[in-house]
Amino acid sequence: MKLTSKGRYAVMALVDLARFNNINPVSLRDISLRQGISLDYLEQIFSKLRKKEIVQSVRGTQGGYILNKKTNEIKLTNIFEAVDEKVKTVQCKKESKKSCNGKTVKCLTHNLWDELENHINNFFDEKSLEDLVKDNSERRI
Amino acid sequence: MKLTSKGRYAVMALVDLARFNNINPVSLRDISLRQGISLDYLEQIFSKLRKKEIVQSVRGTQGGYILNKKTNEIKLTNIFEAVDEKVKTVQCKKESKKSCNGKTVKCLTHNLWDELENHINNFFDEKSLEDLVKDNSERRI
DNA sequence: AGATACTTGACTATTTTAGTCGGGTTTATA
DNA sequence: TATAAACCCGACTAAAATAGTCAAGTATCT
Repeated sequence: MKLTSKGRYAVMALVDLARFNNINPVSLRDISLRQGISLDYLEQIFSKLRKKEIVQSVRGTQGGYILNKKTNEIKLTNIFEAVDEKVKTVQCKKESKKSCNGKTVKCLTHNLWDELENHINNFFDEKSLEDLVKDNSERRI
Repeated sequence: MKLTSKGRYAVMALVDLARFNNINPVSLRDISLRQGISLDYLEQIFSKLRKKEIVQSVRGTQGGYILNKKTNEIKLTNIFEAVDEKVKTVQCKKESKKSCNGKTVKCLTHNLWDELENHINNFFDEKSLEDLVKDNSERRI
């Protein structure tokens, strides 16, 4: 089990964005340079973040992205959801499987994965961008 | 983030094994049939479980595997460790990265992934095979 | 002897991931 | 109004991980 780069990048980029969000839009080029993430890849990620209304875009020169909500309103859950990073521990839910459909027939470990999913999701539900920004408040860069 | 089949299979197989463990060794063939897991794949998995002394093998006819410890002594952590299913959320720890080595220089989200890792590991540390067997104690098959 | 079952290592198809690439469109500003 | 900065979008691709398969053993019971 591991978190993929897409999710990690999304969070890193948003923390970066949140920290420089004060006055002007922040360009992906800047985030790319500061965080060492490929610009092309960032564009894919921000396209999804925009569709889920986590950020707003400002086109043209001096353009970039701004947060669309307050930092305490953006939970990690929202971010992961936006970039399709799903916490799916249970594959046994698939319709086709006769040994486990989650309802009438459950595999030996079905409840376990359900519990785990909840456990992780609780963590993500509680953590907001604000928390992460505060964690880094004493930093220069 | 998702749990891979190897880890899920390992847990399923061990729950199955624990339930039929009473008298005789349980053959992988039986587990394969009951749980719908490829026999060849199970062999790989049990080879690792044996090396970590979670199970013992009994060769020859009527052979199979038996648990090497009490069910309450086998934590999910042990199982995942054995089959190389690591909860690694943080790739930024890699030595080569200048932006984050975990010590002198930390990336913006380093603490977050550390926390998450602990959160998940706590869950796995507490859950034992015994708990899972009890969950299924009312089942026939 | 033969069948059952573990043991081991190498091989492979599929899927996922982490990008890249090439072409746009929009807008500030010189 | 030309230009450059920046967003926008879809298709493509190399590399890695995953989930197996396969072949050739060895041990042990009956």
